[in-house]
Amino acid sequence: MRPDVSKQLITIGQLAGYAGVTIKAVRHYHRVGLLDEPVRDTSGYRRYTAQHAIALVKIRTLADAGVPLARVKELLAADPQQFASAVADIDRSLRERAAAIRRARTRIAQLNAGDSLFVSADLAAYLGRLRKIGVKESWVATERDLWILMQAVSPEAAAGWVAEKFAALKDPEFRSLYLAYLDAHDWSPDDPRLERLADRTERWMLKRSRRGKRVAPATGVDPAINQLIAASTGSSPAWARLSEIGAERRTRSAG
Amino acid sequence: MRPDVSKQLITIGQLAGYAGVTIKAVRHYHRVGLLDEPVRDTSGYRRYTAQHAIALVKIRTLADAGVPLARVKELLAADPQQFASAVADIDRSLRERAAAIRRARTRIAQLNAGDSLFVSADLAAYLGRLRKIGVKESWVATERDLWILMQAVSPEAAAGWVAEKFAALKDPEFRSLYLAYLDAHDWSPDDPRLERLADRTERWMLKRSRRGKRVAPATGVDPAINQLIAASTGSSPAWARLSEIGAERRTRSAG
DNA sequence: TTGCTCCTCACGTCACGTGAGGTGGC
DNA sequence: TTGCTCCTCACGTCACGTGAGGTGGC
Repeated sequence: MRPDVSKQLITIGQLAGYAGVTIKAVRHYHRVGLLDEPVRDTSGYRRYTAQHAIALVKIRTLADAGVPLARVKELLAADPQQFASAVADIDRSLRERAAAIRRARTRIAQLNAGDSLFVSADLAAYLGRLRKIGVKESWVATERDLWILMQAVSPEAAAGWVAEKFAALKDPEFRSLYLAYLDAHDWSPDDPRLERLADRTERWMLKRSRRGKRVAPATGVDPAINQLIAASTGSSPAWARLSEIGAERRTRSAG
Repeated sequence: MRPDVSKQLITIGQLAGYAGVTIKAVRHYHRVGLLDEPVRDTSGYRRYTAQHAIALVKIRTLADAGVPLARVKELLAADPQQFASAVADIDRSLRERAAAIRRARTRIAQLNAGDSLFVSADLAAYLGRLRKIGVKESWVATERDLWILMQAVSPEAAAGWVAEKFAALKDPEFRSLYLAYLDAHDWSPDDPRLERLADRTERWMLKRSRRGKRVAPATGVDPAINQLIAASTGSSPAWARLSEIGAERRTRSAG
């Protein structure tokens, strides 16, 4: 026979203090049926037993582990096997949360460090390469924006094209052509250099297609992508002219 | 001059997909003024730029690090110094959250393992000692409940008393007396063994007080504590009798 | 008497989610 | 025509917190 210590009671404040929670939280647990309502004293005050303290610590332990209160309620009524398997699940989710925190830490550390946070690792490497070969920062930013939109529209395709263009940059003639195109952006559409640039481009494309490689993303893949490309082309009279010259030559060679 | 790629727009679904959030979340960020409303197309659909994608990724990076959206809004408008110091704060809080997760993991692991979760480490050690010297499980549970209530009522005092009682258990005579008291709980109040137990108790207390040690928690410390002790005493006629005998002797020796 | 603890509503908050009812492009 | 994406309300959810207005023991 145990002496009836359980009839000796503590107040809601003492209970809350013991478990490290607020009084409001304790009352909330009563409302949702998580913690039994204790007896009341003559003033209407709740009076708790050690059993309540134990139950409350249990509730908080589960809640602190991220278990929703509705699930906590189920678990308090579960048999030992169910409970043990739930504990294993909870531990898994805690490990996952720890991993998410590690990821969050590396990401906030990148907030001050360029584009790497906003684009894929492959794209960041590609943009870095552009800077290295002397592309102006404003152009790099434009490429970044273009690729972000492509990635948003068609993630798999964009990833493939980044890889292709990254690889093409190893070819010195492609690098040279690429830089020349950027220069040409602000030329007049009558500039005679445009014809020579078109010639160089044609030669390079011929050589490349003989090696069985694609020159640019296949047209018709995604209308949104084509629009993006057209928008780039249309952003400069000189580029528009280059595009025309290219189309004319293709028509001639096909006809 | 940058070609105006920024006029090429993506839908809310594509934007959300790029940033890994839901469409509802994006609309929520518009409502609370976190993310600029973009232009609308002829159907009234929102059309986003790469800048929106970058802003959204930034928002999510901060939000995923546990920063409240109201604070995210402030940070997007903060100068670089404020921002950098905020990032340091955020990292600190993330480390703290990682520590909280580690604590949660050790605590849920204890859910299946006895009392250690519900009582202080000192008390758990004390209860373990009781089991070792042969105290019945039901009595150990009673002590645990009593100490939980004491701890709730007066944490510092309870911690001190546990330490004292733990130390006293090293004294073989105290251990023997303790076990005898538990036996005596169910004796008749007329049992002649009660007088002999009272004698032994008196001798032990005398010896102990000569060594300048306290015998029990000082009375009058906290009325709630005294109530707890009285409740234990009152839970058994034999214990009540022992308490009476003790009081009589003290009166005699004082008179 | 004063301060402290407790009581019960009712409503607020945070970050979205749910669902109704509807429109527009392929 | 059908399915898909998008639109705007309005209300719901989760785990409490805030605050009003009041009572009871030292």
